[in-house]
Amino acid sequence: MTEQELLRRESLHKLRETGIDPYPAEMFEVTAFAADIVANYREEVLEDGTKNRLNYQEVALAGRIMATREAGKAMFMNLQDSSGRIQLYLRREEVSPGEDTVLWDQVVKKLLDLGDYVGIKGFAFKTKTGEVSVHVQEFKFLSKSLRPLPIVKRDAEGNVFDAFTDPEQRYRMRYVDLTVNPEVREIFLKRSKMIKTIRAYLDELGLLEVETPILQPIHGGAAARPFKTHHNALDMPLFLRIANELYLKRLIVGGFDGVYELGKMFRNEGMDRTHNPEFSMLEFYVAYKDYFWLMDVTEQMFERIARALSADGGTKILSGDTEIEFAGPYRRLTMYDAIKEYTGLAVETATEEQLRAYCLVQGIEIDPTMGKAKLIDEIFGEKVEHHLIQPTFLIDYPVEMSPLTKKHRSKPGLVERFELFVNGKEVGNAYSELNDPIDQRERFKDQLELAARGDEEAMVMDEDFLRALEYGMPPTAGIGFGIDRLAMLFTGQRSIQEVLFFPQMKPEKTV
RNA sequence: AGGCUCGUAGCUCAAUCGGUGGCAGCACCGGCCUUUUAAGCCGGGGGAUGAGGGUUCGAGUCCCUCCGGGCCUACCA
Repeated sequence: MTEQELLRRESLHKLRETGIDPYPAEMFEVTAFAADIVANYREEVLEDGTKNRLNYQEVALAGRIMATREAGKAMFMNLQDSSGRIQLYLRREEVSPGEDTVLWDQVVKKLLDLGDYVGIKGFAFKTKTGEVSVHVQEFKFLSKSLRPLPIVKRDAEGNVFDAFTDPEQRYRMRYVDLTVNPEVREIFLKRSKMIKTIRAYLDELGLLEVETPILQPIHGGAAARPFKTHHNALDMPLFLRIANELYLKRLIVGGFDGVYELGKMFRNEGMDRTHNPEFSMLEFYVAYKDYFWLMDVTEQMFERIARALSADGGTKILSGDTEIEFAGPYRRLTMYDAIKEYTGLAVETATEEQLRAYCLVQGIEIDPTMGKAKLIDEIFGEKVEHHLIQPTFLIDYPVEMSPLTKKHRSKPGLVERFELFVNGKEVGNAYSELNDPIDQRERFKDQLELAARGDEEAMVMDEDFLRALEYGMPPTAGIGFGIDRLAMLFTGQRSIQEVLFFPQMKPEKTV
């Protein structure tokens, strides 16, 4: 244990000896929050110059002590609660009236440490420097902190001192990060608000929020390596879901007009700035709609999120150095037109060989198993994707890449699919869902062939899903959004770890 | 998985070419101060430099292995 930890444990014992319970059981009734008092405290100056305090004259606050400034027989502290910080003012003669000054000299000045939770009662006032503060009349320990917090300081100009910045420590001890870094807290508040906005919007559309299995006997609906586990009682393998698409469609078959699920997906793949092994997805499926309808809905949903999260209620969000306009309509660009625009290449009429030659010249990595559709996808990823900064619907993909998507109503060889790109990254993927069971079986067979050729991403046949389609699924539009990536986008973060409370990490040696 | 890079006190950081780890700031301990706010002033303590090995008269610094992090690449709808 470090010197400071030993001292705090000593303080703990002394508190108990003094008859103070450092961890009292009874509730402390909070009647006010720091930020509210700071924002709303009012006083008037009378004609004779004296001040009349108008509100917050009997308040009870609770939180952590984040700074103390002793000034002789008076003392200032900063109290941090869930709303923010406020200055406290204490005087010896009030804490320890009369001869017995133990409470002041020993308890408040010595045994109280930064990070301790306290409850205080008192009244709001303004100091002579004009800072709204609480004059403390009663003081109570609520919980003793036994480790020194890496408290971050800021001066009047906003300069930060002693920042707590080491990402490893911040992620491993997110509780500390959240305590000392208010901007981190702000990111997660925004994330929560974003999800709340999404739910409210989908509920308004009349969709039903549902839950589908996370443990699945067949991992379908996407192309990714799953986490595998084992059920003991049934003695069978189970997979953590990589997607929930096929289950949500089964619910559409079952007669729900619209369903959505917000939940975790699990993919046993590499980790980087935009990938965490478990991540959150929103998927929703609506009967009798098509992908054009989904584009309109997406625009409206994103505009709402932007209004909810932007500082001014507007539709623009600053992500890094780029201002992104979320008010619709967004540009709608076919995949072929997009490639033509950014490369001059006419992929529509090009042969597989010509595409292969182009990739070779451009230094785009390819391998012999790739068909035309895959080559187009590679060219797009390499040459186009990073240009799509403002929200753009990329529409109409080659059929080979989209085994669950309905064939295009008028363009042979394509499917009714779009992906939404913002800030150079894909954030959503949508289809007019394939509901022809015969076609779907053929597509699965094509996937099996791809798998046989060595494509590890190929989807597996799901006979029960086909059976469901054979019973009949209405025409349906469906879309999936990566919630974490949306959170990154709307909070301007570069790393997925900054929008996950507890990103995946290797274990520590010792704690 | 590969490449690069980082790991020094509770936090943020110094340490020349390999030459005794810093009166460093904050935090901590003792003292002073009845309106301070990165409070201030006086005094003080705190480190097996991520772990292990090697080279050297001498290693925080160079080499190797391991652990953990970051960035990039690969993988990944």
